Amino acid sequence: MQYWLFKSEPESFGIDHLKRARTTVWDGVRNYQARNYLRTAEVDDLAFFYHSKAQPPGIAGLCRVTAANVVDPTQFDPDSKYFDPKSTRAEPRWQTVKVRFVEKFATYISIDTLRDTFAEDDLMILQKGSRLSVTPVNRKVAERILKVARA
DNA sequence: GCCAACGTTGGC
DNA sequence: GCCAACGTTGGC
Repeated sequence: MQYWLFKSEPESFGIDHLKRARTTVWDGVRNYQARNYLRTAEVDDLAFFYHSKAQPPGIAGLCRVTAANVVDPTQFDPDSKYFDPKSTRAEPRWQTVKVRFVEKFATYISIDTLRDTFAEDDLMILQKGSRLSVTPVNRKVAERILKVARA
């Protein structure tokens, strides 16, 4: 079982949206490095739900992967902002996962708290210039995040 | 295959 | 809204 951190802007889709929807296809990832991580995600992996462009940015909750290697349908939709004209149904470019809501944390973990708690090397999103929307989180770090979140 | 121009991300 | 740090595009 692997832990991840998924970023999303709560103004468009936040933890409360996921709670209401219960599940969602994590669509719209259009960065190859992030996609490559998504391709390695497996059912039952857990992902921290990070609110980017929030005030303050931070980890809002947790979700679980319920389907792996899901073809992102938005790549075929000309009306979607994630439409990719170079993608074909025979050879889709963008795979992702389906996730289910697990919990909204009792304690929202702001980026300041993350910086106070972890070193840059512990968490990829703390590294300068890091913009990846999907990043792996090692087990030890993940367990410390959970401890803070549930305190 | 280089690289300038352009577009995007996301903290501040 | 600014802008640093990336990532992508396309002419050459």
